[in-house]
Amino acid sequence: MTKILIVDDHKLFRDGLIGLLQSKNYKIVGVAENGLQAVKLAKELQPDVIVMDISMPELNGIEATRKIISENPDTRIIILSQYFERRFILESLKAGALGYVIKDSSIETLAGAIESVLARQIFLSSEITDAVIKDYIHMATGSGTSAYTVLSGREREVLQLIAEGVPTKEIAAKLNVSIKTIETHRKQIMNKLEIHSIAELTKYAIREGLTELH
Amino acid sequence: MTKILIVDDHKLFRDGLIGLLQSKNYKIVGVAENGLQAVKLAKELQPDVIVMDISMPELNGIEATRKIISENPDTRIIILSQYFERRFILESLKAGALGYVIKDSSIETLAGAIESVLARQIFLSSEITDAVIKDYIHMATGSGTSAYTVLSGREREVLQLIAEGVPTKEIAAKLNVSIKTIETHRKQIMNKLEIHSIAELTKYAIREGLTELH
DNA sequence: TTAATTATCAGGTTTTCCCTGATTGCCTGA
DNA sequence: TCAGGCAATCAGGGAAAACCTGATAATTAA
Repeated sequence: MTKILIVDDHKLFRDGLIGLLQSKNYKIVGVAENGLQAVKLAKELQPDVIVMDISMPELNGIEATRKIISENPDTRIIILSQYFERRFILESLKAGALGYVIKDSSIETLAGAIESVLARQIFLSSEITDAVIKDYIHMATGSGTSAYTVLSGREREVLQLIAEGVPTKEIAAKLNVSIKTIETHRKQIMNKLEIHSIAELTKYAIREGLTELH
Repeated sequence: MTKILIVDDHKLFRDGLIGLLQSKNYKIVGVAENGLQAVKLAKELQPDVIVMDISMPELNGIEATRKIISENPDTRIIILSQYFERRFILESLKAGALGYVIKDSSIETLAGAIESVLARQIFLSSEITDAVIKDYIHMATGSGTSAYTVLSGREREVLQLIAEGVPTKEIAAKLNVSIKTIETHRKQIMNKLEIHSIAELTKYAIREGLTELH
């Protein structure tokens, strides 16, 4: 029977998951509530598969994955994530995770992920596959997708001002160019990021560290 | 058998919870993945207890609670929260929720909460009780200028959608009112908060927990 | 040395914003 | 009970901004 270690910082989620996985005939050999515990238990229990949340106190899922894989290269790790965060997907895979499943999935999807990784196959939630493919195409220089690789310097500058709530005409004045130029930059930024609202653009900028959440 | 409605935007969490609650002999009569659905299903299914996540797209758990209680005063609502989000506790109770349980609880705690609210007793996770007391004292001295004191319910609802990047006309369509109404709300929100850009409004909404940084 | 990208801009259309109102209904304090 | 305030809804119309379709140097990458 496949031995599984569950890592998540919310007990209610952990316990729910235990029930779901047991109903699929998996054996839960242990649970951890943060990355440090996960590293320790992975060594002690030698599970076949680790199902790990990404955001946790102490040590997050990605760093924990990195450590566990370096110590136990044979362990298969599936990252569970709340978000469709492209950046995290790449980082998870680079850290050595074989699966990346969003929390809004069915237990069947998760079971499918477990079977895949047991066969040493990478498994990604279908919802995020196209985002990954797009990134893959864009990855000519192989350094991932952040504001610093897809956007030009000028575009980042403009994005930051947009995300700070500066109106277009003031951005133009500040940068000594015409409003039309800023409009074009904004459009170009939106096209590149596939984001089409100021609100989402602002959130992106915060995540990328281009602006602060005051 | 006690009829329960589950509201959470993550399928894996919903399904895990269903298993746990069924094992405690509760009957799950429905599930919703956002606040709007919850309001609709609460009316249709008339559950005894609603177990509701706090942060969701479309309509968050607190606003949903407010609506549901105003339409079905007999429904008992338990708010599930990821963290010790203090400012949400009071708002949840004011909105009419009887229970407030953090996600890092055991199923026994949740079952205890359900039994409490069925008896019309307020239930709070023990972990947060002291935080509540502190807030209570703080509130008594009267200071707080949060989204929940200056903005009306409708305004918060509109603000959340704005901060999620939904364009004005779509907000109008979603809420079944005219564009002009949403424009007036937006203006009113901006006046009250003295914020005059979508970007800053988005940051405000994130800080106040009306939307997430996805 | 081509081809692609960057940074800049214009004209014209469409859409949204914004200002000034206005109505209805509810609640509250005098 | 009744005036006044607030909440929620909406309209007209001008100003402003966004959006679409181009375009052109200048730089950079292939």
